[in-house]
Amino acid sequence: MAPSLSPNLPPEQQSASQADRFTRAREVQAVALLEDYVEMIGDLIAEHGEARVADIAERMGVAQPTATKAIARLKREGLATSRPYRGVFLTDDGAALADRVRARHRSVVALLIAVGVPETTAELDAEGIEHHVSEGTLAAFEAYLAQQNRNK
Amino acid sequence: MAPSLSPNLPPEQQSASQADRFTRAREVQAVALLEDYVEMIGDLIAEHGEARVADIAERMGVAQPTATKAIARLKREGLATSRPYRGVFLTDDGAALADRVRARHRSVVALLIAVGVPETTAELDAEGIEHHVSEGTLAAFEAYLAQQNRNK
DNA sequence: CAATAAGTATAGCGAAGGCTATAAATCGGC
DNA sequence: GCCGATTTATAGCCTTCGCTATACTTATTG
Ligand SMILES: [Mn+2]
Ligand SMILES: [Mn+2]
Ligand SMILES: [Mn+2]
Ligand SMILES: [Mn+2]
Repeated sequence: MAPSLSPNLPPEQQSASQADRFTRAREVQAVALLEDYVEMIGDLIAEHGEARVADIAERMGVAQPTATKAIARLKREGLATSRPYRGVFLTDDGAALADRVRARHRSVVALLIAVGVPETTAELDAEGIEHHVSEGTLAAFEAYLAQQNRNK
Repeated sequence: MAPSLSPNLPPEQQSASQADRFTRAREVQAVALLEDYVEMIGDLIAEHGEARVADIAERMGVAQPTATKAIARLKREGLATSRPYRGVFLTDDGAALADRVRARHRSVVALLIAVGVPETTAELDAEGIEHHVSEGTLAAFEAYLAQQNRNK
């Protein structure tokens, strides 16, 4: 059952209960790891033409079997393919997700810097923040950045 | 072993490796749940004078045994106390954490609204974002908000 | 004050996401 | 083409955080 939001209000004004907000944060968390892997695998393919398990593990900062298991989940969810002892590839869905995630990542970093966060800190915090930035928030970030560019 | 940052640079300019950033995001995640419970238990005590397991579970949007288990972890980590069939209480450490987390939560919501995110969306996204906002980012948020108040 | 209702704890399960140790496959150099 | 080095897979373990079902304790009410 979907979380019940306040009825009789236009969607923009519906306020979610505190439980709904926590539930949403948990759901986001469940896909955050997939997002990071997919974005990063896309980077590796762009840079090296391929994504090897060892490189994936190193970039994620995890042990190699941990990466192997995550890749198994990516395959299970239709985001990647791989054959034993060969590299990892993104499906069309995986590549599309990677592009969206990468764009959102960049917008989050840019917005943090725009409001005065030091660049290194922005890059550090963005890695976690990005996954919780909804479409609506992302749109607001981009509008803000566009406005700021106009005014400079 | 701590993540190795680039040496020979002043701290503000040290840029973490991608693996370091992912590792940090995972570490944040490990404490996010504790932060949410502690903040929310503080709210319940302030509102009702006590925090019962059933109310905690309801506000978190989880089953009652799930809340009981989380409370066990809070106790293990020295953030809360409780006696069987009695309410849950925060230790001094727990109460201090709750206050910090609550203040950060409010600043995150305020910043999102300040850059144009609709209020309901801001409240929804903040529940996840807040945990990844470091001290440095929080300071920048508060400076930005103070500046904006001055200019209005 | 006994019976019922409500609240809490416990048992037991599963999925995720970590890890180390080790087996198996592939790759490169000779 | 073989052999050692590298890479990948597999096995087995742990912790956290969900869940349901059920037992037990406390509170309420007739
Ligand atoms: Mn990320
Ligand atoms: Mn990212
Ligand atoms: Mn939160
Ligand atoms: Mn919060």
